[in-house]
Amino acid sequence: MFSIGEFSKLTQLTVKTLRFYHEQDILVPACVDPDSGYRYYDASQVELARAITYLRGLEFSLSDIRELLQSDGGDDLLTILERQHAAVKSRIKQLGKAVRALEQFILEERQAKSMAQIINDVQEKDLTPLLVAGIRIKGRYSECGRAFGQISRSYGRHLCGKPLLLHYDTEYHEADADFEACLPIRQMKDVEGVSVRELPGGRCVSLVHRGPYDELSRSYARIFQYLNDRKYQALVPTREVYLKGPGMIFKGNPKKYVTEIQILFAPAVKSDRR
Amino acid sequence: MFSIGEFSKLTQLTVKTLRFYHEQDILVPACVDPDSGYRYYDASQVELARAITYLRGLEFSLSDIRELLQSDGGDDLLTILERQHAAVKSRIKQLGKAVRALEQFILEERQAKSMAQIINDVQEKDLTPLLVAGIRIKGRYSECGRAFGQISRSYGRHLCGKPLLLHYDTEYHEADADFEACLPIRQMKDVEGVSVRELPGGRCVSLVHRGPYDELSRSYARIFQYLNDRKYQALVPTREVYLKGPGMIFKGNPKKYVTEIQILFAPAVKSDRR
DNA sequence: GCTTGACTCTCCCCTGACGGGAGGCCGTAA
DNA sequence: TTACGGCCTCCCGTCAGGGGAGAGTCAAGC
Repeated sequence: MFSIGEFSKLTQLTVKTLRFYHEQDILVPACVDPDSGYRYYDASQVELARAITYLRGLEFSLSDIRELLQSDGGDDLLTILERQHAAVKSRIKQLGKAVRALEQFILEERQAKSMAQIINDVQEKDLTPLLVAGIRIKGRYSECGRAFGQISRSYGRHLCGKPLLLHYDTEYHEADADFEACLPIRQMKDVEGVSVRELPGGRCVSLVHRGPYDELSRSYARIFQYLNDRKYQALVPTREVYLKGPGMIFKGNPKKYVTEIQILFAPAVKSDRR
Repeated sequence: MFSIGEFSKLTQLTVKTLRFYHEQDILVPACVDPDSGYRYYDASQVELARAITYLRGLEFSLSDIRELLQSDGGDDLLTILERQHAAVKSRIKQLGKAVRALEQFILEERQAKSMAQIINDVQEKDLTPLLVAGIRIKGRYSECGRAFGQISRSYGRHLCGKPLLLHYDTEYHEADADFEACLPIRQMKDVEGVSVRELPGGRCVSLVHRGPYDELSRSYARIFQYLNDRKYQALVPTREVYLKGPGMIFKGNPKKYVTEIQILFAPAVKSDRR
């Protein structure tokens, strides 16, 4: 006979757990001193405790375990096993989805972070063509949130990149701007009111802007300065890629927003043909 | 502004959940009528609710979500995401182990069940060689439980079949029986006090016995009758395979025990050579 | 203005599988 | 005699809500 403490060491179950299993009629001590209330377990119960631990490892609930231990190993055993198997598998499936979504999320965050660390200067680079779903709006910029929301609801898991805005205006308009909210997608799929197409690639100048959106004009000034110096001719629409901003989920801190301005250009006209 | 019921329909969150989120400072209504205590939500909170639902789908706890929503999307965001990713993955791994164990368990139960349904008569069949780990005992049969326990603890996941007993006696011994408890294993592995070897295959007579062990003698009588009728010569050790019995986990009901008696034999001497 | 029915409020208890701790009993060693 | 260790019961807390009681509120129909 073992006291509860000794039995606890033998079975790796805590004293609390043993008392709880007693209360739940799952592992009843072989004898209980009627005076002191002390629980005493015998050797055969070590095996039983091991079985319970094993079944807990199979993710059975205590009430299932009670049922299993009292069952005579008949047909119901197989039924219970299969039910449990299905339940655990579906839970795994659910968690698997979460893991994949988390991985995607982490990937994007890492990208945004590495983007945010690169140089803070005007650069030339080549853009590859990009398949996007877009909604064109004439009005206020504040309406773009609604457009991004609509696209992301329509395309869900087909989304594959950071949101961007195409600006068709050549000057700044407050109330009557002409712009298009776009999200990169993996697959063609037609949705009412959404334009799906491939944005052209090509040579562009790019500047990564760090800070709130109302300071964007400074970065625009720098990038146009660069274009003018080289007599490059900016093509509309210009693009703003929101590497880090108020996403679907987090508002974030405007000081930490990271936006990339991309302007495709035609090379200088006169001497570039050689 | 939406009442809590309307907002509940918009967000697919129950009223109870919304009140709970309010209490937890996770989704605070835009305004609360100071007289009636009624909660009123505005349109922007639909997005927030959607974000919370999404994060719940990623298996974040509510306190993590509160932290995430209040964070400014800085470095800690990536840390929290990675922590969560690791946690969910390890949970999946754990559940995966449970699923595999359950599958093995179900397989064995199915086998036992189909075995139990086949004919209840003496049969001849061929046995294939079988790798086993065994402990030989001279004493009482009641000691075999301990031996099975020891083997299964030593070989754990290498086990791959039903327990069996080899009887080296040619008559029945009560107190001084000579027998060996064996468990089929997948892999050679030496353990002190355990004999690992391949049991030979060959032609045998087999009889499936249904019922408690103290009725085994009736089945033995039938199988030896069969052997004698054909002048087959029984080889020792004879085998008892416990298709369904008091396992590591369930005691089960002795009336439902299923045991297969296997006796390898040498064919009759005189006429069988043709 | 009144009633009715639908809606909402707060408050309390319930889940599962324990963990933490308070306060008390018992036996033994210093 | 006191201290200590082991054991007991009882109560509360976890997490993310669910269920229900009893009371107050809102809007529509009469």
